[in-house]
Amino acid sequence: MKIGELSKRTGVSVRSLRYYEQQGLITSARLDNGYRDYHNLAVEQVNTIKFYLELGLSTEQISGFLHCVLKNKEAFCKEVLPVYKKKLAEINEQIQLLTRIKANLEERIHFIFLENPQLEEEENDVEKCDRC
Amino acid sequence: MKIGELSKRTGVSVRSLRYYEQQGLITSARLDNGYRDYHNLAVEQVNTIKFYLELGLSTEQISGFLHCVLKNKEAFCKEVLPVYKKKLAEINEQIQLLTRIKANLEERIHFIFLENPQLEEEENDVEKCDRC
DNA sequence: ATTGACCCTAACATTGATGTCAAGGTTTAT
DNA sequence: ATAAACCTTGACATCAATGTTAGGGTCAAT
Repeated sequence: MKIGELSKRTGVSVRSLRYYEQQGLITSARLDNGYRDYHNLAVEQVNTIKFYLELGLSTEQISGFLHCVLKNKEAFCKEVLPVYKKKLAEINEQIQLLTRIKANLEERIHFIFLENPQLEEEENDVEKCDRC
Repeated sequence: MKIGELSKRTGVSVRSLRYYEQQGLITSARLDNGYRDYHNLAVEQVNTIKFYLELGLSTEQISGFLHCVLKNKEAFCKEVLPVYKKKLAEINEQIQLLTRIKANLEERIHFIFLENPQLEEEENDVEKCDRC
């Protein structure tokens, strides 16, 4: 199949498919006219890439184990675990930071309401307010 | 004071101070030789900017209420609340997304250990392991 | 033979705060 | 007078995946 069809079947833009190829995540044969020609398997491969990208991994990280996970069960690819652990640590850090900021914001918002009693009710859904 | 001193006193790089000025967050007088000349108050202003940046707000958002909060208590600046609410909503979304990814990662890591019993103990702190 | 729907490569744009470098002027101390 | 330590503006680089555009080839149907 050509790139347009692969794009439609996976929901990944043509631009991104070419990028994945450039990053070494997928390969393609070429037709006589220079068009890329993909196996049926490419659909699954691209969906796999999509999955790992949604997990927040970079194309570089994915390229480190993609070859293995396409052939084996993920659990049997030793390259996967360290990447997962690293990502998990990053995410925990980010959640911590966001949680701290969130608490700070909430506290400040709370304080604004304390100092502005007239704001109290405006918080509620406007739809429910007859006088608005 | 000149920009180098302001930088030292606030811990904000000279580059960033110029950027803040370009974004309209601070102003400076000029000496005869063209050097920027700051009030003592600038130290507090820059620290205020730093604080809001650490809260995750953009310079554009900060510029929307900085003028007010420098003169009044934050709670009395009506421009602040909507920005805080927007930021809070964004943060909640981010935390949700990260939490979902985290659960996914943890599940997959867990599964890898299930499938690789020999990895079990390597999880612990290497320092504590006599045989390592 | 022309139109429309494909495909190709290459390159620039996006986002936002900051780093860094270039090329040059000023000041201060020696 | 010279070196060191300041200051100036302007511009390019960063990060990463993706969008977009330009300029051009291919193919199918009319």
